[in-house]
Amino acid sequence: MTAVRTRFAPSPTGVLHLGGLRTALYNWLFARRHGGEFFLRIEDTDRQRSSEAHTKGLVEALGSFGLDLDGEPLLQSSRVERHREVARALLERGAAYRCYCTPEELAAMREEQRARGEVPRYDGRWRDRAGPPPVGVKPVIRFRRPDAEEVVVRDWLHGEVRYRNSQLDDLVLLRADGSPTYHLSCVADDHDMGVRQVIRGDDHLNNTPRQLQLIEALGWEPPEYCHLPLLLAPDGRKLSKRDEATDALSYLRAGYLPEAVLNYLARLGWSHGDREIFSISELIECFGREGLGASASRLDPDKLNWIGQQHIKTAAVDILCEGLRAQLESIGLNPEDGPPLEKVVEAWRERAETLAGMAKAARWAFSHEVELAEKAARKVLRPAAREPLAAARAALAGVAEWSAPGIHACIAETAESLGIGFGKLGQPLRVAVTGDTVSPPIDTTLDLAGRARTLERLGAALGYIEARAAAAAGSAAQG
RNA sequence: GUCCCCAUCGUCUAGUGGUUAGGACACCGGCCUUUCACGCCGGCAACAGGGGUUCGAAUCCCCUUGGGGACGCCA
Repeated sequence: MTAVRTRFAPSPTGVLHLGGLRTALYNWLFARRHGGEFFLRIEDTDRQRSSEAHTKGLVEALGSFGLDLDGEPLLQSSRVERHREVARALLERGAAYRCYCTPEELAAMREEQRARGEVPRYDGRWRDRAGPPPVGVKPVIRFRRPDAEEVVVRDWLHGEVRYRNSQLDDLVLLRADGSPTYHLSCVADDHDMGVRQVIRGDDHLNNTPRQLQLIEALGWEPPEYCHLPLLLAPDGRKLSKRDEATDALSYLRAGYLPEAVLNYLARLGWSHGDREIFSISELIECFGREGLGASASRLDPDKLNWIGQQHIKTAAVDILCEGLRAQLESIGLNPEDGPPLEKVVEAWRERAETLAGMAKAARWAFSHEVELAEKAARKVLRPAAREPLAAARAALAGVAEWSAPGIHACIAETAESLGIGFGKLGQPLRVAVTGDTVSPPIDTTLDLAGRARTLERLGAALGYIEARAAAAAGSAAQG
């Protein structure tokens, strides 16, 4: 097997989006799988649209997902001298030439071609032009496309893709201001970095024949290519950059575990038998080009949620605690002012899809007041619940050890003495303490709320029932 | 417009000439249960259409349709 060296080469014109993250992931997985190297190259040759902030953001985002780099990120802009050198070499050996067309002239040319129903492409008018160049026009350097019949791209997913050479034109290598363009930079950098596998988006497939010709003209060894299909929005449309769901980091902010996002992304366009859940190391173990699919896939939030939950179920407690802490803080709650986070995590690890969801569901264990959900209160905190609640409150006040088993015994005893089922007592308690009808098992719930909060809220609930009874009596008397 | 890519349940996919077309998410039942969830059992549900090749096509070829991409002194 040849050496494995992959790279992710985004342009710093925005945040890291999901499609980019998946491309990075596949490159990373492939390198890690084969003990190769994974590089990051920032394609910032378009200074107009590139920004340092985005570069930083890209590097940090990859780090947040745990995709570690070999070596420092390479800024393409730092290599323009080398790119010019390559262009000069091509010029010297006649594989490139100067073109003195103005942008206006080119635009007019394309317009005419389009009008004639032709494919707009440079017609090579300066290819072999002799004589003096026009004054006042700075030339660009164009690549002299070779005269082959066709160019064949060998791709992991698409096999041999054939392009008629006549469809290609003489691409610009160096702009009039001397700055290199994408194809030149990309080819030169990949070569100099020793990149052997180019795994990138499908949108580059049509660029590949040109790059292949360039590589050939330079006498270099072409890398292997893999053009990944696109990621689509859930509705099947193209993923919009303005869409919040496009920002890879937004999933971390929403409380998904990084490995859950990676697991989901990995399975989107790649499969390994019937297997759905992978840890990062399992992904590295299993990942291979055999499992790659060639068709575009849609994002499915439901499936992401399910995978998110599967990972929370098995994640390490301290990781979960750390994430939960951040999520609690972000909704204005003090993680110290409540039960130990490990307990919260254990209570919810099988019922949360995200850490944000967990924090939200557990907010009653950290907040001072509990908001009664109107529907739940109306349904459960009825006059009939008054006596059981009062009895439970009295009994709970005297529980020797405030723990789930202790609480359980206490509630069971109270229910029995009242001649009602455990569940009959559980729901009023739950609504009183958490404000709603859904929470972990009631003993655990009360344990998490703590004795003080529990007793206080039971008192409040009793008050609520009183008030309601009074109101009912009032309206009955009036009617 | 030209070129290129893609096409199996609603979604992600398995399948590589002979399968009752498998799994997962979602959805619908049921079990478990102290609410919710987890878990378990069951159900619904697909080879885009048309031609070939073949004893036999989801699998190979062609066309159509549909979706996507590329056609810059952007990357």
